[in-house]
Amino acid sequence: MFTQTTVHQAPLHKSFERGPQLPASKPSYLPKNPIELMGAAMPFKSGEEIYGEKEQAEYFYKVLDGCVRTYKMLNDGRRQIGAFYFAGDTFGLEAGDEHTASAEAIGDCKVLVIKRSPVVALAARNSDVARHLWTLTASELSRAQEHMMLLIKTAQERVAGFLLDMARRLSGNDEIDLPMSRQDIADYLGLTIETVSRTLTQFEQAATISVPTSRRIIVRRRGTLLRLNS
Amino acid sequence: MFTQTTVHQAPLHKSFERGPQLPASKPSYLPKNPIELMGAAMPFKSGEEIYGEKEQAEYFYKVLDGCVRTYKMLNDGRRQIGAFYFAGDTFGLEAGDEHTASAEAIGDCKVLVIKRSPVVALAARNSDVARHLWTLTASELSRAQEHMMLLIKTAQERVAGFLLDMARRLSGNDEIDLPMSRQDIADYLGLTIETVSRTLTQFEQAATISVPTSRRIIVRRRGTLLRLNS
DNA sequence: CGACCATTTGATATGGATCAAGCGATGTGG
DNA sequence: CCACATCGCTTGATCCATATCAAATGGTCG
Repeated sequence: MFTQTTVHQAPLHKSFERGPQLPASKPSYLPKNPIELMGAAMPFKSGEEIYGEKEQAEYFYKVLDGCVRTYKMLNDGRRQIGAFYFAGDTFGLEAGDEHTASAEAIGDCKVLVIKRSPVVALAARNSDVARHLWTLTASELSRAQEHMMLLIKTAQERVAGFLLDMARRLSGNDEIDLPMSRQDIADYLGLTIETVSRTLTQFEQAATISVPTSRRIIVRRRGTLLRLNS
Repeated sequence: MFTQTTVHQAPLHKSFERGPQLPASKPSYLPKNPIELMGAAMPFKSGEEIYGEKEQAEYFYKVLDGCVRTYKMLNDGRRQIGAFYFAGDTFGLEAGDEHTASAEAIGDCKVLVIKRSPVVALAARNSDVARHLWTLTASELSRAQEHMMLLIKTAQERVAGFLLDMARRLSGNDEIDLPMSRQDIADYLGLTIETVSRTLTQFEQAATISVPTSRRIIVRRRGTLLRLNS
């Protein structure tokens, strides 16, 4: 009946109510700009909800360590992952007062949590801050538009594009350690896990990639992936 | 071979180089805020390109009258329409210096063309203007996220969602006069024209809508569409 | 009237979904 | 330390929604 994606039940749990607290250990990413100094690092456990769609948007977020997914769900449980965020990536900056998507930790991670109100107040005085908010939001928009292009492609093209994106963002070279599950990948690409798995197998059989373990992928023929990426 | 969308050739023509000029006739929409006073109304003919992807983004745009589509194309000609803009809608406000999509007139239309540099300069001094830029961009982001949700639905759900959106934005009641072709609708929904046409026929046979002419659609059972819209 | 283009309708093909089973890694309790 | 449950992933068989290919229809304009 449904074209793609899978049915999920409601988020597991949620312990955001305890609020930001200083982290025990030093994060791998060090904040530098004035906005980030206004935040507190906060650890999230694997699968933990960071915020929910339609919730009051009280904070901005920046990944310090680990990986975060944002997603929207349809009534019947189909899930679309909007983006994966890695160390250094900012997320949750809708200008409205409600979050337009939910966010969850993928694996244990550390997130810089920044109260919005003082930042928005600062932006009213400091045009660099205002410009920064705008720029970040605009690049999210650009990313979303690019993601829409993924969703009209064939399965091979989607997976190829995904691998190239992950290689670029996670390693810079051709060895990818994926932090997310096949289900996450499938819901990001608008495919089923079976199709993702089969497509990876095809690529491996064509010697385009190696898959030593399911979470580890090595790109052997970048050109082939680039060609598929249109 | 391709999952959806159709192959198109390059944009027809382009006469933006002549630059903004005052319109002969009065537009139906009257600008009021300081930003809009910085612009000039400009007519575009049906199908005319307003700007192209990757072009230097020198202007912001606001539809005064008629309808505009923005789109991105893949190398092989598959086209994804990112949005339709109607009178009162602003478009083309990427924060970067290049347009991330192309824009074309759907039918003859009038567009307010606003030079970016003075607006950006004004935003540096006037926080309301800065906030406005941010807010508009964020609502575009939200719209793009919602559009992604459309692209993972079934054909019936996509068409139902599209009709509800058009009814709301174009008429407010249940009588829709579509400004765009079936091909535009198909490329917006990530379907083929045949599937769009067949789905409309199904809805008509189920007495959910009437289609007196191909460009005119009357919603008879909004509830049915709402239910499909998930 | 006739050419043209957009749309609809019909027949068929197919990519990816679905349903189902197998497999390998990880962890748990006896 | 091993039997066994569990979980994530892969593989196989089949189905189906939508694409594709093709033709008919209908509206528009010279």
